[in-house]
Amino acid sequence: MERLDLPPDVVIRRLPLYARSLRYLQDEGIQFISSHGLGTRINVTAAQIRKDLSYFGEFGKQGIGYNVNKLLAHIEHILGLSKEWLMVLAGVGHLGQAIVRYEGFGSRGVRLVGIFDNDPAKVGQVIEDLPILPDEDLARVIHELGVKIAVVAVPASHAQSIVDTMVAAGIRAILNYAPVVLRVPDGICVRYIDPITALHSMTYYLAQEEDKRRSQTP
Amino acid sequence: MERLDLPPDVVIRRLPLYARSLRYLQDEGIQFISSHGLGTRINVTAAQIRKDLSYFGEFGKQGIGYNVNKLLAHIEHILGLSKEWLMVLAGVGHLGQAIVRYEGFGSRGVRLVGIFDNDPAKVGQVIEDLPILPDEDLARVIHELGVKIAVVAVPASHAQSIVDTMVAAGIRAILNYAPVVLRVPDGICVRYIDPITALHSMTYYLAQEEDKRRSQTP
DNA sequence: CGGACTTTGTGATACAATTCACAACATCTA
DNA sequence: TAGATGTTGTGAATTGTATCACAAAGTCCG
Repeated sequence: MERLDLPPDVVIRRLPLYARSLRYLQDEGIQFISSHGLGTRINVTAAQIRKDLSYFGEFGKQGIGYNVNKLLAHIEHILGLSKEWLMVLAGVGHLGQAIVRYEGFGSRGVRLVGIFDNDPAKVGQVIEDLPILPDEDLARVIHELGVKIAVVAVPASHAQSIVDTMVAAGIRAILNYAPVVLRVPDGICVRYIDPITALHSMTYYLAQEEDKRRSQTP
Repeated sequence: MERLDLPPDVVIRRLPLYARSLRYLQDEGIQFISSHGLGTRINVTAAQIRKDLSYFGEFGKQGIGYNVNKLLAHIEHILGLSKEWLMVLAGVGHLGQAIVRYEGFGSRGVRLVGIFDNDPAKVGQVIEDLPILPDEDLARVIHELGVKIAVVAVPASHAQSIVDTMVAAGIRAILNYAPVVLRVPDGICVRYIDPITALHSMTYYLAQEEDKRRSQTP
């Protein structure tokens, strides 16, 4: 139990997966799970799970495995999900509306407290109890409520400038749906949600299969 | 110019980012770009771009850089975007509808040709010229049209079973929005779009900042 | 033409992540 | 109690990825 070096980001990114799987186990009424059992559920090796967890402490019991409730509580605490983080959304188009309505948000650890759009026709409309506010109010709301997380669902052309505004107002973490790479100061955390890029990386393998198939049946 | 070993998946995942950035450069009317220039735009080192491209050939010119049009054409060809891949969508809730309406899909390399839902009240409705079909038709459509790509936007509880159906019918690549890890046979390519998991990995860093702040101002 | 710049492509090197393998411990059964 | 079985946590080994650094080649300019 040394824990000299801090956990790498790849490990941090896997923790939410472990947490989610543990919640499903909870729902199923399962009380104990081994690293192997958890691993087969999420396509991760048992050794990797144990190694990942070892960055944060010792949570298992030899011969038994992990207590589902306790391990979940530990991981949620590590991930900062014990508190509730406030979140704003910029861009209330089709995608933005789907995000607002997605019950997954707001459920665990994060709460959407403001939604913004620069289209005057949209401002004032209410979605899921949240009134759409104009972009002019964005910085003020972030600052006054101490919001740290922002979701960006504006068109690519507007993304960078709105992100600049957000960061200046105090945002520290950004979930970006716009198809652009954002430039942010050091220390600001950005994650990209990018279905097109994901699709285009899969077509590579489809094309490979086609090629192989064609060369086999001439 | 050896190219003995095939490109690792990390490289394949970066190619669409390069392609996208090159398209923006095209729009700006820029004809040549160096690895360094491209790198600063997408937060990747110049060496990494050159190394990545070297898996596929030599596309640059010393002293000049890369011809934007030509490099883009090369990358799109590598990614299999010269042809058009057919795609189906399962699950036409809020998220599914946002996906159907998102102009990003259908634009480059992929075309949505069928949308499916198991809710009888939705079946028959038309979204963007596509009628919602019942899940019973899913396998037939995939098989008859030779569809290789599927987007999964159904609830977590239905995801695995619909994926099983899809794979049995001939789907080879899956873009999964459901918050579950899918079990698929070897050779099936799966990518996850998972905003909650992304958010929960960011709250870790926010919590770290809070801790540090608190320990500094006692 | 020649020298100062620029940039690519790539072996070599350094760094990072994953997997292996096993001691230490826990439980169960008889 | 003892032997069989199962599981964790973790150094060590392995595998994978990113960076470095430089020869080779092109451009620019007076």
